[in-house]
Amino acid sequence: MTTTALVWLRRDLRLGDQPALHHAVAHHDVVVPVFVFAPEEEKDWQPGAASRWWLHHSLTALAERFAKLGSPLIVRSGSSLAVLRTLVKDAGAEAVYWNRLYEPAVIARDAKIKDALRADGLTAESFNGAVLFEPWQLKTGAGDPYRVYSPMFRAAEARFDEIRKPLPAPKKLAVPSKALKSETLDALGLLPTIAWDGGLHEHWQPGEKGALQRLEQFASQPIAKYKDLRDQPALDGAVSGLSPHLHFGEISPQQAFVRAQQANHELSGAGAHGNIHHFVKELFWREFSHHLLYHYPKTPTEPMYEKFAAFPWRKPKDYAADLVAWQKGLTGIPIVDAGMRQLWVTGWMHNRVRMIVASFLTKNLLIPWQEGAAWFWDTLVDASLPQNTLGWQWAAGCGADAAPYFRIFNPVLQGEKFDAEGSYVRTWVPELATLPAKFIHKPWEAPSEMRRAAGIALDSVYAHPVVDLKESRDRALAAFAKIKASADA
DNA sequence: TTTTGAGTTGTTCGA
DNA sequence: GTCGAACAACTCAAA
Repeated sequence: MTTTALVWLRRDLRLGDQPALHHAVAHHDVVVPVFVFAPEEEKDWQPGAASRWWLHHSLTALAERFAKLGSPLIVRSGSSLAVLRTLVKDAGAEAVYWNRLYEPAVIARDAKIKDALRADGLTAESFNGAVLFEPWQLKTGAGDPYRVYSPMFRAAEARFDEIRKPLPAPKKLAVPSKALKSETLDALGLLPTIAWDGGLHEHWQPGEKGALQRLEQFASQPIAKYKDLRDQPALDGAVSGLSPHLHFGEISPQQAFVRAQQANHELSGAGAHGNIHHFVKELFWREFSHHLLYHYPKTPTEPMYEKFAAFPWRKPKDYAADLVAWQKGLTGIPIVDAGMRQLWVTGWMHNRVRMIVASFLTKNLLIPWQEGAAWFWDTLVDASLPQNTLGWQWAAGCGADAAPYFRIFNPVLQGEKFDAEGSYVRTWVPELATLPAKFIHKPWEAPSEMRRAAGIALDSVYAHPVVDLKESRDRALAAFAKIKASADA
């Protein structure tokens, strides 16, 4: 008696270390991979334009892999439950398997679907395909979720031996006896209608192959200098670049973790182990964000610390123009503009620069962090609800383990410290390309002769940034003093 | 229960 | 130019 299972793919677009797929292949004769396009089921957090671009290409790559294995990827749009039920019937399946996700709306949907499928008399099971530890696995001594990173990491570190060893990819799949209809990927309408995606193509290779190549490239050498070089945005290869691949599950964190451990054995030299350890710690920031979102599901829109509800942000009509300047990379602060333009062109921004632009938006411009989160959500290829939420709340000072209020980045000093020669700025803000390094991060201080020689007009934003850094810093400190006062009252 | 030590990523000021 | 202290107070986690 032949048994058939559906594997419902979501953001686990890989064949290697794929727990749901692995389980299906182990227990059933025929395995049908399914992708259901139902963005409205993600409620307020439907994928943004950059994310949709990535999804299209990742699915294209995955479909090719499944076609070669023998069981083609079935793509459908519509309600997830309705599509799954139809396919169960058409394929004669008795089981549906998938890997878990952790966004609040998706958790609620998946729980309903699991109940409904089981009520239909089917086997329905979910697996851990996205995190090293489940959110409920790491708890404080009192049984609460961790709200501070360091003790969370220490607790995890004591349990590294529990981390799953990557599962092998299936070598072939039985050809289903009945051909099931699949929509074309083009029909999903994920690609932009106007061609703004050239920069994305140039910088990324979505799909499992691209993900594994990135991991291998990074872990073969650069990882040994990760801690030392990771903060310099001009150094392309110093960071892993794995974030979008991890987001779409083109590799698992387990694969990255194990590869880092292997590098720890293979690589030696000055501080290699400490550098590699730092990369592992970064993987656990990703974990931490997933755990926090699971336990604090309102944080994508609301500050984790409630007193921040009273924070005196500027009003939309007052900040609208500044927000647009920030989005377009026209603030007149070179490192900020470089970052925002890198984001626009490549769908990605170096982490150090993300902190700088976030500090600038929330503190110097006093614009609500939710505005920044929304822009990142639409433009990042690695837009991830847990990580975007943690990052912005951290930068704004209202989230877990947040920066103290007085830690307001000075974008000039940050630029001089982490982009000393200004090569990052020169790459992304070409109108400053010929300005000497001494003034590259503060063109408004350059002598007018020098500015003219560099071709910076007197009415340029680089002669007149949208805010004065010192005044806006004082304004932010005063704003923080206000919520302190109101909390005391 | 109370106490204690610690807490990603910084800046400014003044000696 | 360099260096240490101040910037606050609170929350968290564990002993």
